[in-house]
Amino acid sequence: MNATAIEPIALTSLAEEAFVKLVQVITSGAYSPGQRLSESELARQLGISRGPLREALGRLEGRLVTRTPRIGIRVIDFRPEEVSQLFLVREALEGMAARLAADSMTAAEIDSLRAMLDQHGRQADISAGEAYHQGIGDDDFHFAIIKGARCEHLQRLLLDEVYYQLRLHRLRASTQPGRAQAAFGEHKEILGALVSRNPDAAEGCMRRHIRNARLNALSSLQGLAERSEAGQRRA
Amino acid sequence: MNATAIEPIALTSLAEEAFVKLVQVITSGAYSPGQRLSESELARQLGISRGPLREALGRLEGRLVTRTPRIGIRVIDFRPEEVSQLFLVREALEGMAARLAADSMTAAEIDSLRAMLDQHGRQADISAGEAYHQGIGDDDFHFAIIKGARCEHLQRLLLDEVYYQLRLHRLRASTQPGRAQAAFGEHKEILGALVSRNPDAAEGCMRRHIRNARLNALSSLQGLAERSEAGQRRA
DNA sequence: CTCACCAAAACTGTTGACAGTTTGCAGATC
DNA sequence: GATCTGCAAACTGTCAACAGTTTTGGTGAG
Repeated sequence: MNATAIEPIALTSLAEEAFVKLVQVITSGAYSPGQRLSESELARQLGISRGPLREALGRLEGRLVTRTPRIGIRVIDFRPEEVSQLFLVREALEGMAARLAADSMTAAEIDSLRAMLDQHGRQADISAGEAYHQGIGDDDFHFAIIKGARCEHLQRLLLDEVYYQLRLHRLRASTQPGRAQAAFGEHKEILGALVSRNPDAAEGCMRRHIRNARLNALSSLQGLAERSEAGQRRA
Repeated sequence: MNATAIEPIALTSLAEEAFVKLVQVITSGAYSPGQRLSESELARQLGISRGPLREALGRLEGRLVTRTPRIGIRVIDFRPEEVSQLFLVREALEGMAARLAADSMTAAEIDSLRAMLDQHGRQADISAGEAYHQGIGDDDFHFAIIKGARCEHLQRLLLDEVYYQLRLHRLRASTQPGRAQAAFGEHKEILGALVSRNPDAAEGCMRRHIRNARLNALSSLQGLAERSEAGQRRA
Protein backbone atom coordinates (compact mmCIF):
# COMPACT_ATOMS: atom_id res chain seq x y z
CA MET A 1 0.00 0.00 0.00
CA ASN A 2 1.07 3.57 -0.68
CA ALA A 3 3.89 2.36 -2.87
CA THR A 4 5.72 5.64 -3.18
CA ALA A 5 3.40 8.33 -1.99
CA ILE A 6 5.36 11.46 -2.69
CA GLU A 7 5.99 13.25 0.55
CA PRO A 8 8.08 16.36 0.84
CA ILE A 9 11.65 15.51 1.71
CA ALA A 10 11.83 15.19 5.45
CA LEU A 11 12.02 18.84 6.33
CA THR A 12 11.94 18.86 10.06
CA SER A 13 12.56 21.83 12.25
CA LEU A 14 15.23 21.97 14.91
CA ALA A 15 12.47 22.18 17.49
CA GLU A 16 11.05 18.88 16.27
CA GLU A 17 14.45 17.21 16.31
CA ALA A 18 15.15 18.57 19.78
CA PHE A 19 11.79 17.25 20.95
CA VAL A 20 12.49 13.74 19.68
CA LYS A 21 15.98 13.79 21.11
CA LEU A 22 14.80 15.02 24.50
CA VAL A 23 12.11 12.35 24.73
CA GLN A 24 14.69 9.75 23.87
CA VAL A 25 17.20 11.01 26.42
CA ILE A 26 14.77 11.56 29.27
CA THR A 27 12.86 8.29 28.85
CA SER A 28 16.17 6.45 28.78
CA GLY A 29 16.71 7.63 32.33
CA ALA A 30 19.71 9.83 31.71
CA TYR A 31 18.51 12.26 34.36
CA SER A 32 17.17 11.55 37.80
CA PRO A 33 13.59 12.55 38.59
CA GLY A 34 13.28 16.09 39.84
CA GLN A 35 16.68 17.02 38.46
CA ARG A 36 16.93 20.55 37.24
CA LEU A 37 17.88 21.14 33.61
CA SER A 38 19.57 24.26 32.34
CA GLU A 39 18.31 25.62 29.04
CA SER A 40 21.67 27.02 28.01
CA GLU A 41 23.39 23.76 28.87
CA LEU A 42 20.88 21.66 26.92
CA ALA A 43 21.04 24.03 23.96
CA ARG A 44 24.81 23.79 23.91
CA GLN A 45 24.71 19.99 24.11
CA LEU A 46 22.19 19.79 21.27
CA GLY A 47 24.09 22.33 19.24
CA ILE A 48 21.11 24.62 18.73
CA SER A 49 20.04 27.95 20.11
CA ARG A 50 17.57 28.36 22.94
CA GLY A 51 14.62 29.33 20.76
CA PRO A 52 13.82 25.94 19.23
CA LEU A 53 14.83 24.26 22.46
CA ARG A 54 12.28 26.24 24.43
CA GLU A 55 9.63 25.24 21.92
CA ALA A 56 10.52 21.59 22.39
CA LEU A 57 10.50 21.95 26.17
CA GLY A 58 7.09 23.59 25.99
CA ARG A 59 5.73 20.50 24.26
CA LEU A 60 7.22 18.30 26.97
CA GLU A 61 5.73 20.36 29.76
CA GLY A 62 3.42 18.39 32.00
CA ARG A 63 4.50 15.20 30.23
CA LEU A 64 8.18 14.63 30.93
CA VAL A 65 9.22 17.91 32.54
CA THR A 66 7.67 20.50 34.83
CA ARG A 67 8.24 24.18 34.36
CA THR A 68 8.27 26.77 37.12
CA PRO A 69 8.17 30.38 35.92
CA ARG A 70 11.51 32.11 36.39
CA ILE A 71 12.99 29.03 37.99
CA GLY A 72 13.40 26.58 35.19
CA ILE A 73 12.84 23.05 34.00
CA ARG A 74 12.87 19.92 36.12
CA VAL A 75 12.53 16.31 35.05
CA ILE A 76 9.09 15.12 36.13
CA ASP A 77 8.94 13.28 39.42
CA PHE A 78 5.61 11.63 39.94
CA ARG A 79 3.99 10.60 43.16
CA PRO A 80 2.44 7.12 43.44
CA GLU A 81 -0.98 8.70 43.07
CA GLU A 82 0.00 10.10 39.69
CA VAL A 83 1.30 6.77 38.49
CA SER A 84 -2.03 5.23 39.39
CA GLN A 85 -3.84 7.96 37.47
CA LEU A 86 -1.62 7.31 34.49
CA PHE A 87 -2.74 3.68 34.45
CA LEU A 88 -6.39 4.69 34.77
CA VAL A 89 -6.09 6.89 31.71
CA ARG A 90 -4.27 4.12 29.91
CA GLU A 91 -7.00 1.65 30.84
CA ALA A 92 -9.68 3.89 29.40
CA LEU A 93 -7.88 4.73 26.17
CA GLU A 94 -6.36 1.37 25.46
CA GLY A 95 -9.60 -0.39 26.28
CA MET A 96 -11.24 1.69 23.59
CA ALA A 97 -8.33 0.93 21.25
CA ALA A 98 -8.83 -2.80 21.74
CA ARG A 99 -12.56 -2.41 21.10
CA LEU A 100 -11.94 -0.61 17.83
CA ALA A 101 -9.13 -2.95 16.85
CA ALA A 102 -11.45 -5.95 17.13
CA ASP A 103 -13.34 -4.49 14.19
CA SER A 104 -10.60 -2.72 12.29
CA MET A 105 -7.54 -4.94 12.36
CA THR A 106 -6.83 -6.91 9.21
CA ALA A 107 -6.45 -10.67 9.33
CA ALA A 108 -2.79 -10.19 8.45
CA GLU A 109 -2.28 -7.89 11.39
CA ILE A 110 -3.89 -10.36 13.75
CA ASP A 111 -1.70 -13.14 12.37
CA SER A 112 1.35 -10.98 12.93
CA LEU A 113 0.18 -10.36 16.49
CA ARG A 114 -0.13 -14.09 17.06
CA ALA A 115 3.39 -14.61 15.69
CA MET A 116 4.64 -11.93 18.03
CA LEU A 117 3.09 -13.68 21.02
CA ASP A 118 4.55 -17.04 19.93
CA GLN A 119 7.97 -15.47 19.86
CA HIS A 120 7.42 -13.88 23.25
CA GLY A 121 6.44 -17.27 24.60
CA ARG A 122 9.74 -18.76 23.48
CA GLN A 123 11.69 -15.84 24.90
CA ALA A 124 9.78 -16.04 28.14
CA ASP A 125 10.81 -19.68 28.50
CA ILE A 126 14.42 -18.72 28.12
CA SER A 127 14.56 -15.72 30.41
CA ALA A 128 11.98 -17.09 32.87
CA GLY A 129 9.74 -14.27 31.71
CA GLU A 130 11.03 -11.90 34.32
CA ALA A 131 11.85 -9.10 31.93
CA TYR A 132 8.81 -9.54 29.74
CA HIS A 133 6.28 -7.26 31.28
CA GLN A 134 8.57 -4.26 31.23
CA GLY A 135 10.31 -5.19 28.04
CA ILE A 136 10.17 -4.04 24.47
CA GLY A 137 7.97 -6.99 23.51
CA ASP A 138 5.18 -5.78 25.75
CA ASP A 139 5.21 -2.37 24.13
CA ASP A 140 5.19 -3.93 20.67
CA PHE A 141 2.10 -5.97 21.48
CA HIS A 142 0.22 -2.98 22.78
CA PHE A 143 1.45 -0.74 20.00
CA ALA A 144 0.24 -3.15 17.35
CA ILE A 145 -3.24 -3.02 18.82
CA ILE A 146 -3.20 0.74 19.17
CA LYS A 147 -2.20 0.99 15.54
CA GLY A 148 -4.88 -1.53 14.59
CA ALA A 149 -7.58 0.68 16.06
CA ARG A 150 -7.20 3.02 13.06
CA CYS A 151 -7.80 6.05 15.23
CA GLU A 152 -5.14 8.71 14.92
CA HIS A 153 -6.42 10.77 17.81
CA LEU A 154 -6.37 7.78 20.16
CA GLN A 155 -2.93 6.81 18.93
CA ARG A 156 -1.49 10.26 19.45
CA LEU A 157 -2.88 10.53 22.97
CA LEU A 158 -1.63 7.12 24.00
CA LEU A 159 1.85 7.63 22.62
CA ASP A 160 2.37 11.27 23.58
CA GLU A 161 0.49 11.42 26.85
CA VAL A 162 0.75 7.96 28.32
CA TYR A 163 3.62 5.89 27.00
CA TYR A 164 6.38 8.47 27.47
CA GLN A 165 5.57 8.77 31.13
CA LEU A 166 4.99 5.06 31.45
CA ARG A 167 8.49 4.29 30.18
CA LEU A 168 9.91 6.76 32.68
CA HIS A 169 7.99 5.07 35.47
CA ARG A 170 9.18 1.64 34.47
CA LEU A 171 12.76 2.70 34.93
CA ARG A 172 12.18 3.02 38.65
CA ALA A 173 9.65 0.31 39.38
CA SER A 174 10.04 -3.42 39.53
CA THR A 175 7.56 -6.13 38.67
CA GLN A 176 5.97 -8.33 41.26
CA PRO A 177 6.92 -12.04 41.14
CA GLY A 178 4.87 -13.91 38.58
CA ARG A 179 3.50 -10.76 36.97
CA ALA A 180 5.35 -11.46 33.71
CA GLN A 181 3.67 -14.85 33.22
CA ALA A 182 0.30 -13.42 34.17
CA ALA A 183 0.73 -10.58 31.68
CA PHE A 184 1.65 -13.03 28.97
CA GLY A 185 -1.51 -15.03 29.68
CA GLU A 186 -3.59 -11.87 29.57
CA HIS A 187 -2.07 -10.99 26.22
CA LYS A 188 -3.19 -14.34 24.88
CA GLU A 189 -6.72 -13.66 26.12
CA ILE A 190 -6.73 -10.32 24.34
CA LEU A 191 -5.52 -11.97 21.16
CA GLY A 192 -8.34 -14.51 21.47
CA ALA A 193 -10.91 -11.75 21.69
CA LEU A 194 -9.45 -10.06 18.62
CA VAL A 195 -9.42 -13.32 16.68
CA SER A 196 -13.09 -13.87 17.41
CA ARG A 197 -13.76 -10.22 16.46
CA ASN A 198 -15.49 -9.56 19.74
CA PRO A 199 -15.21 -5.85 20.65
CA ASP A 200 -16.76 -6.21 24.11
CA ALA A 201 -14.43 -9.04 25.05
CA ALA A 202 -11.42 -7.25 23.59
CA GLU A 203 -12.09 -4.13 25.63
CA GLY A 204 -12.85 -6.17 28.74
CA CYS A 205 -9.66 -8.24 28.51
CA MET A 206 -7.51 -5.22 27.78
CA ARG A 207 -8.93 -3.29 30.70
CA ARG A 208 -8.47 -6.19 33.08
CA HIS A 209 -4.91 -6.53 31.82
CA ILE A 210 -4.08 -2.89 32.43
CA ARG A 211 -5.88 -2.87 35.78
CA ASN A 212 -3.62 -5.73 36.87
CA ALA A 213 -0.60 -3.83 35.60
CA ARG A 214 -1.73 -0.87 37.71
CA LEU A 215 -2.06 -2.99 40.83
CA ASN A 216 1.39 -4.41 40.16
CA ALA A 217 2.79 -0.91 39.80
CA LEU A 218 1.14 0.24 43.00
CA SER A 219 2.50 -2.71 44.99
CA SER A 220 5.91 -2.02 43.58
CA LEU A 221 5.69 1.64 44.51
CA GLN A 222 4.49 0.81 48.01
CA GLY A 223 7.45 -1.49 48.45
CA LEU A 224 9.71 1.26 47.18
CA ALA A 225 8.23 3.78 49.61
CA GLU A 226 8.62 1.39 52.55
CA ARG A 227 12.22 0.67 51.72
CA SER A 228 12.92 4.37 51.34
CA GLU A 229 11.16 5.10 54.63
CA ALA A 230 13.16 2.42 56.39
CA GLY A 231 16.30 3.88 54.89
CA GLN A 232 15.43 7.30 56.22
CA ARG A 233 14.68 5.92 59.68
CA ARG A 234 18.04 4.22 59.69
CA ALA A 235 19.84 7.41 58.72
CA MET B 1 -10.65 26.07 53.44
CA ASN B 2 -7.17 27.49 52.86
CA ALA B 3 -8.22 30.86 54.21
CA THR B 4 -5.30 32.83 52.84
CA ALA B 5 -2.78 30.31 51.62
CA ILE B 6 0.13 32.41 50.49
CA GLU B 7 0.66 31.82 46.80
CA PRO B 8 3.34 33.57 44.78
CA ILE B 9 1.98 36.60 43.01
CA ALA B 10 0.60 35.44 39.71
CA LEU B 11 3.73 35.44 37.61
CA THR B 12 2.72 34.17 34.25
CA SER B 13 4.78 34.29 31.12
CA LEU B 14 3.71 35.97 27.91
CA ALA B 15 3.66 32.56 26.25
CA GLU B 16 1.10 31.34 28.78
CA GLU B 17 -1.05 34.42 28.33
CA ALA B 18 -0.83 34.12 24.57
CA PHE B 19 -1.87 30.47 24.82
CA VAL B 20 -4.96 31.26 26.88
CA LYS B 21 -5.88 34.13 24.60
CA LEU B 22 -5.44 32.05 21.46
CA VAL B 23 -7.61 29.24 22.80
CA GLN B 24 -10.27 31.76 23.69
CA VAL B 25 -10.16 33.46 20.30
CA ILE B 26 -10.03 30.31 18.17
CA THR B 27 -12.70 28.39 20.08
CA SER B 28 -14.97 31.40 19.82
CA GLY B 29 -14.91 30.94 16.08
CA ALA B 30 -13.13 34.14 15.15
CA TYR B 31 -11.35 32.36 12.32
CA SER B 32 -12.75 30.00 9.75
CA PRO B 33 -11.45 26.41 9.71
CA GLY B 34 -8.38 26.00 7.56
CA GLN B 35 -7.67 29.71 7.61
CA ARG B 36 -4.02 30.56 7.56
CA LEU B 37 -2.65 32.63 10.42
CA SER B 38 0.40 34.83 10.15
CA GLU B 39 2.80 34.74 13.07
CA SER B 40 3.85 38.35 12.65
CA GLU B 41 0.25 39.47 12.39
CA LEU B 42 -0.79 37.54 15.52
CA ALA B 43 2.24 38.79 17.43
CA ARG B 44 1.40 42.36 16.52
CA GLN B 45 -2.22 41.93 17.55
CA LEU B 46 -1.22 40.40 20.88
CA GLY B 47 1.45 43.03 21.43
CA ILE B 48 4.23 40.51 21.97
CA SER B 49 7.17 39.31 19.94
CA ARG B 50 7.20 36.10 17.94
CA GLY B 51 9.19 34.09 20.46
CA PRO B 52 6.54 33.57 23.13
CA LEU B 53 3.88 33.39 20.43
CA ARG B 54 5.63 30.49 18.74
CA GLU B 55 5.78 28.70 22.07
CA ALA B 56 2.05 29.14 22.51
CA LEU B 57 1.37 27.98 18.96
CA GLY B 58 3.51 24.92 19.57
CA ARG B 59 1.27 23.94 22.46
CA LEU B 60 -1.80 24.36 20.26
CA GLU B 61 -0.35 22.23 17.48
CA GLY B 62 -2.46 19.21 16.65
CA ARG B 63 -5.17 20.55 18.95
CA LEU B 64 -6.50 23.78 17.51
CA VAL B 65 -4.00 24.51 14.74
CA THR B 66 -1.93 22.51 12.28
CA ARG B 67 1.60 23.44 11.41
CA THR B 68 3.27 22.79 8.09
CA PRO B 69 7.04 23.31 8.07
CA ARG B 70 8.03 26.46 6.21
CA ILE B 71 4.42 27.14 5.29
CA GLY B 72 2.82 28.23 8.50
CA ILE B 73 -0.10 27.84 10.84
CA ARG B 74 -3.67 27.01 9.87
CA VAL B 75 -6.73 26.77 12.05
CA ILE B 76 -7.60 23.10 12.36
CA ASP B 77 -10.20 21.83 9.92
CA PHE B 78 -11.37 18.38 10.81
CA ARG B 79 -12.87 15.81 8.55
CA PRO B 80 -16.00 13.96 9.73
CA GLU B 81 -13.82 10.96 10.50
CA GLU B 82 -11.77 13.03 12.92
CA VAL B 83 -14.84 14.37 14.68
CA SER B 84 -15.98 10.81 15.19
CA GLN B 85 -12.58 9.89 16.61
CA LEU B 86 -12.79 12.84 18.96
CA PHE B 87 -16.04 11.49 20.37
CA LEU B 88 -14.57 8.00 20.72
CA VAL B 89 -11.72 9.38 22.82
CA ARG B 90 -14.17 11.42 24.80
CA GLU B 91 -16.32 8.35 25.40
CA ALA B 92 -13.37 6.41 26.75
CA LEU B 93 -12.03 9.16 29.00
CA GLU B 94 -15.30 10.53 30.25
CA GLY B 95 -16.65 7.05 30.86
CA MET B 96 -13.69 6.47 33.14
CA ALA B 97 -14.29 9.85 34.76
CA ALA B 98 -17.88 8.92 35.55
CA ARG B 99 -16.73 5.61 36.98
CA LEU B 100 -14.26 7.32 39.30
CA ALA B 101 -16.71 10.08 40.16
CA ALA B 102 -19.24 7.53 41.39
CA ASP B 103 -16.77 6.72 44.15
CA SER B 104 -15.06 10.04 44.67
CA MET B 105 -17.70 12.74 44.45
CA THR B 106 -18.87 14.17 47.74
CA ALA B 107 -22.54 14.16 48.65
CA ALA B 108 -22.47 17.95 48.38
CA GLU B 109 -21.13 17.77 44.86
CA ILE B 110 -23.82 15.33 43.83
CA ASP B 111 -26.47 17.57 45.36
CA SER B 112 -25.09 20.50 43.42
CA LEU B 113 -25.20 18.40 40.27
CA ARG B 114 -28.86 17.62 40.93
CA ALA B 115 -29.59 21.31 41.43
CA MET B 116 -27.86 22.06 38.16
CA LEU B 117 -30.04 19.55 36.32
CA ASP B 118 -33.19 20.96 37.94
CA GLN B 119 -32.26 24.38 36.67
CA HIS B 120 -31.53 22.99 33.21
CA GLY B 121 -34.95 21.37 33.24
CA ARG B 122 -36.63 24.69 33.88
CA GLN B 123 -34.54 26.41 31.19
CA ALA B 124 -35.28 23.62 28.76
CA ASP B 125 -39.00 24.19 29.25
CA ILE B 126 -38.58 27.81 28.35
CA SER B 127 -36.34 27.52 25.33
CA ALA B 128 -37.89 24.23 24.14
CA GLY B 129 -34.52 22.67 24.96
CA GLU B 130 -33.16 23.31 21.51
CA ALA B 131 -30.01 25.03 22.66
CA TYR B 132 -29.35 22.76 25.59
CA HIS B 133 -27.16 20.10 24.16
CA GLN B 134 -24.66 22.55 22.71
CA GLY B 135 -24.98 25.08 25.46
CA ILE B 136 -22.94 26.07 28.44
CA GLY B 137 -25.11 24.02 30.76
CA ASP B 138 -24.10 20.80 29.08
CA ASP B 139 -20.43 21.59 29.56
CA ASP B 140 -21.02 22.47 33.20
CA PHE B 141 -22.66 19.13 33.87
CA HIS B 142 -19.83 17.21 32.29
CA PHE B 143 -17.17 19.38 33.86
CA ALA B 144 -18.59 18.81 37.32
CA ILE B 145 -18.27 15.07 36.84
CA ILE B 146 -14.78 15.34 35.39
CA LYS B 147 -13.76 17.38 38.40
CA GLY B 148 -15.47 14.90 40.70
CA ALA B 149 -13.31 12.08 39.40
CA ARG B 150 -10.35 13.53 41.37
CA CYS B 151 -7.94 12.58 38.63
CA GLU B 152 -5.76 15.42 37.43
CA HIS B 153 -4.34 13.54 34.51
CA LEU B 154 -7.80 12.63 33.23
CA GLN B 155 -8.98 16.17 33.75
CA ARG B 156 -6.07 17.69 31.86
CA LEU B 157 -6.49 15.34 28.92
CA LEU B 158 -10.21 15.93 28.66
CA LEU B 159 -9.94 19.70 28.85
CA ASP B 160 -6.82 20.20 26.76
CA GLU B 161 -7.21 17.46 24.21
CA VAL B 162 -10.93 17.00 23.81
CA TYR B 163 -13.04 19.93 24.89
CA TYR B 164 -11.14 22.64 23.00
CA GLN B 165 -11.69 20.80 19.75
CA LEU B 166 -15.22 19.86 20.71
CA ARG B 167 -16.18 23.49 21.18
CA LEU B 168 -14.72 24.30 17.78
CA HIS B 169 -16.76 21.51 16.22
CA ARG B 170 -19.97 22.66 17.85
CA LEU B 171 -19.64 26.03 16.18
CA ARG B 172 -20.24 24.40 12.80
CA ALA B 173 -22.58 21.55 13.60
CA SER B 174 -26.23 21.54 14.46
CA THR B 175 -28.17 19.20 16.71
CA GLN B 176 -30.66 16.74 15.39
CA PRO B 177 -34.30 17.36 16.34
CA GLY B 178 -35.10 16.01 19.78
CA ARG B 179 -31.45 15.48 20.68
CA ALA B 180 -31.59 18.12 23.41
CA GLN B 181 -34.41 16.41 25.29
CA ALA B 182 -32.73 13.03 24.89
CA ALA B 183 -29.46 14.42 26.21
CA PHE B 184 -31.25 15.88 29.18
CA GLY B 185 -32.80 12.51 29.94
CA GLU B 186 -29.42 10.82 29.66
CA HIS B 187 -27.98 13.34 32.09
CA LYS B 188 -30.64 12.38 34.59
CA GLU B 189 -29.72 8.71 34.17
CA ILE B 190 -26.07 9.52 34.82
CA LEU B 191 -27.02 11.46 37.92
CA GLY B 192 -29.04 8.49 39.11
CA ALA B 193 -26.05 6.19 38.77
CA LEU B 194 -23.88 8.64 40.72
CA VAL B 195 -26.50 8.97 43.46
CA SER B 196 -26.59 5.21 43.89
CA ARG B 197 -22.76 5.15 43.87
CA ASN B 198 -22.71 2.59 41.11
CA PRO B 199 -19.46 2.92 39.09
CA ASP B 200 -20.44 0.40 36.42
CA ALA B 201 -23.77 2.08 35.79
CA ALA B 202 -22.18 5.53 35.83
CA GLU B 203 -19.63 4.57 33.19
CA GLY B 204 -22.25 2.75 31.14
CA CYS B 205 -24.69 5.66 31.15
CA MET B 206 -22.00 8.19 30.36
CA ARG B 207 -20.67 6.13 27.47
CA ARG B 208 -24.13 5.63 26.03
CA HIS B 209 -24.73 9.35 26.36
CA ILE B 210 -21.56 10.26 24.50
CA ARG B 211 -22.11 7.56 21.90
CA ASN B 212 -25.48 9.15 21.15
CA ALA B 213 -23.84 12.56 20.96
CA ARG B 214 -21.39 11.11 18.45
CA LEU B 215 -24.17 9.69 16.29
CA ASN B 216 -25.92 13.05 16.43
CA ALA B 217 -22.72 14.78 15.36
CA LEU B 218 -22.19 12.37 12.51
CA SER B 219 -25.74 12.82 11.20
CA SER B 220 -25.28 16.53 11.40
CA LEU B 221 -22.00 16.36 9.52
CA GLN B 222 -23.49 14.13 6.87
CA GLY B 223 -26.29 16.62 6.35
CA LEU B 224 -23.72 19.37 6.13
CA ALA B 225 -21.70 17.48 3.53
CA GLU B 226 -24.78 16.76 1.44
CA ARG B 227 -25.85 20.37 1.49
CA SER B 228 -22.35 21.47 0.56
CA GLU B 229 -22.23 18.90 -2.23
CA ALA B 230 -25.57 20.07 -3.58
CA GLY B 231 -24.29 23.61 -3.42
CA GLN B 232 -21.25 22.71 -5.44
CA ARG B 233 -23.35 20.88 -8.03
CA ARG B 234 -25.51 23.92 -8.38
CA ALA B 235 -22.50 26.18 -8.92
C1' DC C 1 -6.88 35.28 -23.93
C1' DT C 2 -4.11 31.69 -21.53
C1' DC C 3 -0.08 29.92 -19.69
C1' DA C 4 4.72 29.84 -18.24
C1' DC C 5 8.32 32.33 -16.18
C1' DC C 6 10.59 35.67 -13.19
C1' DA C 7 11.38 39.06 -9.66
C1' DA C 8 9.88 41.25 -5.48
C1' DA C 9 7.49 40.96 -1.20
C1' DA C 10 6.16 38.40 2.81
C1' DC C 11 6.88 34.99 5.90
C1' DT C 12 9.02 31.20 8.72
C1' DG C 13 12.95 29.22 11.25
C1' DT C 14 16.75 30.51 13.77
C1' DT C 15 20.10 33.15 16.17
C1' DG C 16 22.46 36.25 19.41
C1' DA C 17 21.84 39.77 22.71
C1' DC C 18 19.54 42.31 26.60
C1' DA C 19 16.83 43.03 30.97
C1' DG C 20 15.17 41.34 35.25
C1' DT C 21 15.19 37.61 38.51
C1' DT C 22 16.98 33.84 41.17
C1' DT C 23 20.74 31.56 43.51
C1' DG C 24 24.94 30.75 45.85
C1' DC C 25 28.69 32.62 48.42
C1' DA C 26 31.54 35.77 51.01
C1' DG C 27 31.74 39.04 54.57
C1' DA C 28 29.69 41.35 58.48
C1' DT C 29 27.10 41.15 62.73
C1' DC C 30 25.04 39.32 67.02
C1' DG D 1 29.69 29.76 66.10
C1' DA D 2 25.42 30.76 63.87
C1' DT D 3 22.68 33.98 61.31
C1' DC D 4 21.79 37.73 58.42
C1' DT D 5 23.02 41.00 54.59
C1' DG D 6 24.71 42.24 50.21
C1' DC D 7 26.95 41.25 45.96
C1' DA D 8 28.19 38.61 41.82
C1' DA D 9 27.39 34.92 38.67
C1' DA D 10 24.04 32.26 36.23
C1' DC D 11 19.81 31.75 34.31
C1' DT D 12 15.13 32.61 32.35
C1' DG D 13 11.95 35.45 29.58
C1' DT D 14 11.88 38.42 25.82
C1' DC D 15 13.09 40.88 21.76
C1' DA D 16 14.88 42.44 17.25
C1' DA D 17 17.38 41.09 13.28
C1' DC D 18 19.11 37.71 9.61
C1' DA D 19 18.96 33.89 6.15
C1' DG D 20 16.43 31.00 3.27
C1' DT D 21 12.06 29.67 1.50
C1' DT D 22 7.39 30.28 -0.15
C1' DT D 23 3.97 33.06 -2.19
C1' DT D 24 2.36 36.61 -5.19
C1' DG D 25 1.95 39.74 -8.75
C1' DG D 26 3.26 41.13 -13.09
C1' DT D 27 5.39 40.49 -17.67
C1' DG D 28 5.99 38.42 -21.97
C1' DA D 29 5.45 34.60 -25.27
C1' DG D 30 2.36 31.59 -27.70
